[in-house]
Amino acid sequence: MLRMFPTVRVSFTGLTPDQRYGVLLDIVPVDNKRYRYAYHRSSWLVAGKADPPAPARLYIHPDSPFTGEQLRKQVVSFEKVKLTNNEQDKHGQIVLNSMHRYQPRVHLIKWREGIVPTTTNIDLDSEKFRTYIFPETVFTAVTAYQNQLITKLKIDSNPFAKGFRDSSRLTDFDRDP
Amino acid sequence: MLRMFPTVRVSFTGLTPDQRYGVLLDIVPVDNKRYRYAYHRSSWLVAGKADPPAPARLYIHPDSPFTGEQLRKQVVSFEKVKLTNNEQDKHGQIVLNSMHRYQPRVHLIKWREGIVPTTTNIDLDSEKFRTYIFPETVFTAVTAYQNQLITKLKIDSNPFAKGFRDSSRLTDFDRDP
DNA sequence: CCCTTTTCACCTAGGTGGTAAGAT
DNA sequence: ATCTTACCACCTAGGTGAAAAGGG
Repeated sequence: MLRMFPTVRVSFTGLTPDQRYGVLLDIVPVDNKRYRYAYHRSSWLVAGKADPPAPARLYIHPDSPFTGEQLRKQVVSFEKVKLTNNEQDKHGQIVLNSMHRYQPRVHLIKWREGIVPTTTNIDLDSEKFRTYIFPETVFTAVTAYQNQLITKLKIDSNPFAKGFRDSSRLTDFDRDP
Repeated sequence: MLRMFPTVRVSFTGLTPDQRYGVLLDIVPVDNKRYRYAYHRSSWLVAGKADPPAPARLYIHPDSPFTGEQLRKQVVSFEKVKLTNNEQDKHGQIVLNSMHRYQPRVHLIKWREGIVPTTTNIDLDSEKFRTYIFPETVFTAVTAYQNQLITKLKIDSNPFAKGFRDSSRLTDFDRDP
């Protein structure tokens, strides 16, 4: 039950100001492989065929619906989306397999009044959708960091990890009285 | 910018299971008077004419819309509604005058798809509404408690005031080493 | 004099990576 | 051997009344 960090953030231009839109996020497998990390060469290696994926869940940005006007002015930030490796998850979190590679996707839909979009009532192929994919957001899911640069990035950038930053990590011996 | 405590909590019966409803709260003046507290007799006294009230703001329960089915099963709790005495408030909080008496009201509406209810677009006299008033919830707004029983009720009941409960209020002298 | 605002220690609630223990 | 889970200290974020300071 972890948040996704860094956070997916998107902005939009060219929308109809008074149209209402939903902004959704899902995460799909990049390939059919499982990976392992080779420490001695600091790189990911293919380690076999993928485990069967859980059905992709749609995360509806909680501030949806947005008007086109709102989306022109503000960045939509998915900081609260939560990930889990628990296939039985009952909290609507996005279910991923550890040691597999994933692509986040952002979907923009025309808001259908009276229908709260869910994984089962949305037709992703409908023309009501636009799907945006940024290949630079591909990531490998893990239960423990394999790469110290990732750990450093998170500690340096995530406010909740402030306690692990260098200047806070003095030992008692290092501290002034 | 304070929460309302104790919290207004309501439950419903007899609704249409698949109809969607909004549950709203507002707070209206009980009378046209201002009050002061007489410590020596432990009671409120009329202290003149009321100050002009700010327009009553509607607080839409953030889990709205609910289905009739949901409202049959769960209690709706207004724990997050916030009160202020700042007439210029820009955060949509409910604006009250200190030392005045108020009646909370709960409104049930048929959810009109595509219209997020606000103070200005809702006609409180429309037949789409039902308004529920519980006279036992009348209260007097203050900036500082006038009555030690109120202070005790809040400290004993509000989880955030746990630090002021008797067993936690030992002095250093009373503590074990 | 009476009421309001500000600041504070002390809570709830929950997001961090480290570490040790557990699982396969 | 490799990956996962449970627990921990340490944070962010924000809700409490007490007490002191502010204001008309």
